[in-house]
Amino acid sequence: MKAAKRLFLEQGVGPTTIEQITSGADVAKGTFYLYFSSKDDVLSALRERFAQDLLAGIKTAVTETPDGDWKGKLAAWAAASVASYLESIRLHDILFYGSPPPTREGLINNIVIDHLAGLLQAGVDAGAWSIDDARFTAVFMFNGLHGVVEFVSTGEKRVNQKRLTRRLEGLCFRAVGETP
Amino acid sequence: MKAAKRLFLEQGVGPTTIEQITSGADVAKGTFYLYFSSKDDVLSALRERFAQDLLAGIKTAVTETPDGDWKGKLAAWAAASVASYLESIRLHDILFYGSPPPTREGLINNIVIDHLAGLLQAGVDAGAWSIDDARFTAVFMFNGLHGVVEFVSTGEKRVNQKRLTRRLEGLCFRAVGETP
Amino acid sequence: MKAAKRLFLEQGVGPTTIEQITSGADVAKGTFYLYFSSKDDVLSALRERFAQDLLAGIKTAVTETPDGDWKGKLAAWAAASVASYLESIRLHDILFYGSPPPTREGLINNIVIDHLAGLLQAGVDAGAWSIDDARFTAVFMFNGLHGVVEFVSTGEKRVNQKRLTRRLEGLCFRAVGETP
Amino acid sequence: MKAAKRLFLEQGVGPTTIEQITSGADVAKGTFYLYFSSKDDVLSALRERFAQDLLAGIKTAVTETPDGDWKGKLAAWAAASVASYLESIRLHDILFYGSPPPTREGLINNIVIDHLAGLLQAGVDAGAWSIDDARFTAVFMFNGLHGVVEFVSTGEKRVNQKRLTRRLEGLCFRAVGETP
DNA sequence: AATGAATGAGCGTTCATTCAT
DNA sequence: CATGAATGAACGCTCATTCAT
Repeated sequence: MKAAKRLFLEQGVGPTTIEQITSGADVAKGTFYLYFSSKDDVLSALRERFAQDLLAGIKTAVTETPDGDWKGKLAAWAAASVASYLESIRLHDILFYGSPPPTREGLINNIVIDHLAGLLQAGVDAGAWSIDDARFTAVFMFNGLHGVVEFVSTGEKRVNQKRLTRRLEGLCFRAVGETP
Repeated sequence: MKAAKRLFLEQGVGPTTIEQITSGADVAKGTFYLYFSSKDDVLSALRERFAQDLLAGIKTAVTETPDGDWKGKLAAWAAASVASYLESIRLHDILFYGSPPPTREGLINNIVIDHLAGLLQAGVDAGAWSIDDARFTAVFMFNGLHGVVEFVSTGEKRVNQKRLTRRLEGLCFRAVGETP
Repeated sequence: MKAAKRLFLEQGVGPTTIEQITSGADVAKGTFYLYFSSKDDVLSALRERFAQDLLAGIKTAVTETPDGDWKGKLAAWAAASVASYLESIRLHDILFYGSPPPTREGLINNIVIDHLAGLLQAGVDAGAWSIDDARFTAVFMFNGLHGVVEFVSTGEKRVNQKRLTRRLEGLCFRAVGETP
Repeated sequence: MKAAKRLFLEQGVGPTTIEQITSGADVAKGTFYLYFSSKDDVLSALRERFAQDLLAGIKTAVTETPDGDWKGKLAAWAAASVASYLESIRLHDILFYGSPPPTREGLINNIVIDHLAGLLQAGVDAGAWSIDDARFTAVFMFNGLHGVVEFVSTGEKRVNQKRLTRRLEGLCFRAVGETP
C-alpha cells in the first residue's frame, strides 16, 4: 500500500501498473493478488485508511474544545480540516476523484460530513446558532473549505496557513449566521 | 463530439474506446485522428465548450438583473448556477474530475470563479457588502454550491429545485455578511 | 484422487487447478507434491485404477461363463463392457481422450483389447468361429462398442440397457461370422 | 489456419500459443483477433473444414459406384474412409478429441455417421441386407473403423493399406450380415 | 509429514495509433 | 478527405511450483 500510494501520487492511478507497485514493494507480481483482487481494491483500502485518519484528527480537535463553546468547536473543526487537507490534498483528490468514482456512498466525504452535520445540529439544538438544514449547510461548508484549500494549494507559492485558517473560520461562522 | 459525450456519460471516459466513438459517429477510425490527436483532446474540446456554455448562462442572468441591486445579482448568480449544474452535473464531473486531471489551469472553475470574484469585488467597491478577499470567498462559494448540487443530485429521488435555490441563495448571502 | 476425479468430471481436466484439488481434499497445496509430481501424474494414477477395475469386471463375467460356450463368453464380454461403460463413459473419455494424449501405450484400450484379442483367438483355435486376425477384429469390436455406448449415452433421454446389450451382442456375433 | 494446423499437429492444441500461431503466419498478434475470437475459434474453423473435406471424399467414392451394387458402395465407403483417415488421423484426433470437447453435437462424426446411416438404410430398403437399426450399426461401424485405423497408424512401422482396406471391408460386410 | 506464502514466467486480450489505398 | 486492416506494446491476471517453517 505504501508503494501504491507513492506511485499514485507520482503518476496518477491510471498509468500506474500492478507491476510497478510490486516492484516498488519488492515483491513478486503474484503476491499482489494474494492481498488485493485488483488495482481498485488497493484504492479502496487507501481510501478507507485515509478517511479514518482524517476523521480521527478532526474529532480530536473538536472534542478537545470545551463543551458549550460552540463557535470554538466550529473554529476547531475548520482549523483541523485545513491542517489535514493542506498536508494531503493531492492524495485526497487522487483517491476520491479518480476515474470510476466509487458508489458516491462510502466516500470519505460522507463520514466527515456526517460528523460535521452532527456538530451543526447540536449547535442548533443548543441555541448557539440558527440554520435551515444542518446537513445541507454541512455539505456546503465542507465543499467550500475543501475547494479553498485545493485552490490555495495549487496556486500560491507558499501557503500562509494561519491567514488561511482565520479566513475559513470566518466563512464558517458566517455560514451559521454568526459574525467572524 | 456528440458521440463521445454520450459515451462518456454512459460508461465513463476510461472505458470508452476510440472505436466506440467512431462507430457512434458513423465514421471510420482513422477519421478520428484527422480532427483530434487523442482521447484527451476530445475531452479538452468538450471541456471548453461546456465552460463557455455555462459561463454564458450565468452572465446573462446576472446582467439581466438591474445594476445596483447587488443582492439580486448574487441571487441571480446562485439561481443560474444551480439550474445549469442540475442539468449537467454528471457531465461536469466526468469532464473536470476525470483522471488524469488537467493542468488545473484551464479548469472550468477558473473562468466561472473569475467571473464570480469580479462580481463580489464589484459589490465590495460599491459598499454593498464587506468581505476579506473576493477571490477567496468566490472559491468557497463556488465549491460549496457545486458540492451541494452534487449531493442533492445523487441523493434525493426528486429534487425540489425551488427550495434548493432558495437555500443556496441564503448561504451565499451569509457568505458575504448579509442576512438571507 | 477422489477430489481430482470429482473435479475432472465436473469441469474437465484443463480448467481444474491444483488448488481446487487440494481444497477439495482438505489438504494444503504443498501436500499434493508429496504424492504426485504434476497434474498429469494424478491423471495417470486415475487411468491405471480405472483400467484395472474395468478389466476385472470383464474378466469375471467371461470366466463365469462355462468353458466351451464361446458365443456365451463373447456375449458376456459385450454385456460386461456395456454395463461398465454405461456407468463411467464420461470418466473414461476424460481420462483417455484428454489432451495431451498419453503415450498411446498404457491406454486402457491396450489391456482390455489384449484380453479380448486373447478371447477371440482362443475361439478360433477351438474352431468356434473364423476370423482373419484376432487382434484386428478385437480393435474393431472394442471401438465399435465403445462408440455406440458413447453415442447412446449422450443422445437418448434414458438408455434401454437391455436392448442396447442385445444389439451389441448381435454385432459382436456378426463380427466373428456368427448369426445373432 | 495453416500455421495453427501445423502447430497443433506438432505440439498439441494446449501448448500452442496465439503468439506462435501469429509468428508462424507472419502477422502481428492483434491481427489474429481480427479474424478469430479465441483459440477455440480457430479449432472450430479447422474442424468445419476437416469435416467438409472428409465427407466430400467419401460421398464421391460412394456415388461413383454403380447404383444397385450395395456391397460395392459399402466397400467404397470403407475404402474411402480408410484412405482419408490414414492421411489425417492425427489431425482428426487433435481436432475432435481435444480437451474441452465441443457439444458432441457438430462433431464430424455426426455428419459422416449421418451419411453412412443413410447408406445402410437405403440398402435395407432395397433388400440388400438386413440390420436391426441403421443408425446404430453406422455408429458401430464408424467407430470400429476409426479405431482400427488409429490402432494401425500408431502401431506398425509401415501400414499395408491394401490389406487393411480388405479386412475392414470384410468387417463391414459382416456387420450387415453379408459374407466377405 | 505437512504447510501455505511467495514466486514469476507466461498467457490471452485490448486498443491507441499508423498508413497504404 | 476518408478509410479500416494491420500493428505490437502493454496490460491484468493465473497458477504450477518451490521451500522455509
